[in-house]
Amino acid sequence: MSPRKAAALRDGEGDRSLREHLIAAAGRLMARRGTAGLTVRDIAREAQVADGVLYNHFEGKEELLALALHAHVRTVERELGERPTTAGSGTVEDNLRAYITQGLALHAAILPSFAGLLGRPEVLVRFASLPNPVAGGRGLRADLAAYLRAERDLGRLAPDASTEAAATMIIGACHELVLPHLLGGGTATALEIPPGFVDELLTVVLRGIGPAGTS
Amino acid sequence: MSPRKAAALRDGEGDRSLREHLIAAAGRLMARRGTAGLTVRDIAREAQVADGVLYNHFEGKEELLALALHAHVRTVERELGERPTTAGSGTVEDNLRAYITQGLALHAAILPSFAGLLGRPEVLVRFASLPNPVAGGRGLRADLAAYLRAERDLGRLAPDASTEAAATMIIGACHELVLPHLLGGGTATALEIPPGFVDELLTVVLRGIGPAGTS
DNA sequence: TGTACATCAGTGAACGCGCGTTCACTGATGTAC
DNA sequence: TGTACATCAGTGAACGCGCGTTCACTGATGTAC
Repeated sequence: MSPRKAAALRDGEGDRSLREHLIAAAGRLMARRGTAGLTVRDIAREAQVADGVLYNHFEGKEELLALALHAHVRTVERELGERPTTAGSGTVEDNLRAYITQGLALHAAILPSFAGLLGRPEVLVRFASLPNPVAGGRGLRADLAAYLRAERDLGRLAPDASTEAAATMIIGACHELVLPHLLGGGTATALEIPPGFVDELLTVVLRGIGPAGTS
Repeated sequence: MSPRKAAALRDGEGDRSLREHLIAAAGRLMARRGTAGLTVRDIAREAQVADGVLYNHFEGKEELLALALHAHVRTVERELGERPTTAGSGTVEDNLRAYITQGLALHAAILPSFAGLLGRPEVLVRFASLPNPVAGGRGLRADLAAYLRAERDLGRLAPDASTEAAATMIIGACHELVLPHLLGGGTATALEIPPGFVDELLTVVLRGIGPAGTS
């Protein structure tokens, strides 16, 4: 009842299923060079496995890509570590700075993977049907909005602060800073944020939603 | 010295060169269904012209796509009409509202065209080498930043207002609002911004960079 | 004015390549006796 | 314990399609005489 085993799984690698092995391999490729021009043969070579074997475990390339994208995002998030989930601790400014740092790093790591897939709605629909892999299923923007709402309820932000709008602008700014990096010819240059720029963002936001009379 | 003429240009259509005719046809397709899965045959059919003729006028598909994308963006911008270029007129709030409205419309019209091209750095590099077709070559973000700086110098914004950061956040919010529309399965649903959301954005920004004691 | 020829952009069938996918075959493992 | 057979995931060559691109041919126009 346990027939031939893939060569790649025989030596070491433990007893991960070939299905997971393929997802991990595809995810690794996404992390390394994005999804542009990613072929099933590339994935099979990365996984050190025969070309056709993916069709024993997935409907086709689309399903594998959607699952690999999901796994990649989850991996990136795990590597980024903790976000300040508890409102009220530390200063709002520092907490927001952490959100921005995370947002920049997350998008910088993820966008190249989305880039090659934006032209394939089928994959995106599949991906969207999976639970959101960021912030426990809520997504970074929603997570930030919830955090801001909690801080407002604690009195550390203005009582009429537009938390949704602020969250959109902060995450949007992260996109805006990462996007040119993507448009300017791929993974060539490293992401460089002008020094002090994050502080400027924070100043605008905190004046915009902070308690009355804040700097 | 004037040999055979393309059938499509013979009846009507005036004397536009076939080169421009092809760019226009490709741009029309981009506007209609984005760049995902756009083939040279699609373009030839849209232009009512033989498959191979594009190679008499362009290096190849990449050059044509870059030029068509450029033309498409220029067309969209022309259709959107004027932006408030003169600081000091009207109210800052109304002017910013106009920028946001324009930003949303521009990105909604343009993003589907970029989507299918993000995985083709060669086209993006070519496009980037052309003059920026928005706001007289400055791009919308830079244009907004210049506008904010001018208003600040006129005393209608706080003297220490972080205009660059504010511009990034406003344009970023536009991206953030348009992006889900793209990720959620293409051109299916119309872009819908929650009512009052733009006003919330404006409130946060104006408190953040407005003159002391505003609103 | 009329006829023969040269030019060259336009035409579209054909080429070749790369891709996603299929399927006849392999061979390690479990079962029967 | 040892041998023959059945099972079925893995293998990778081969298939077929769609794409970007090429190129021998067409035919409208300009030129020569």
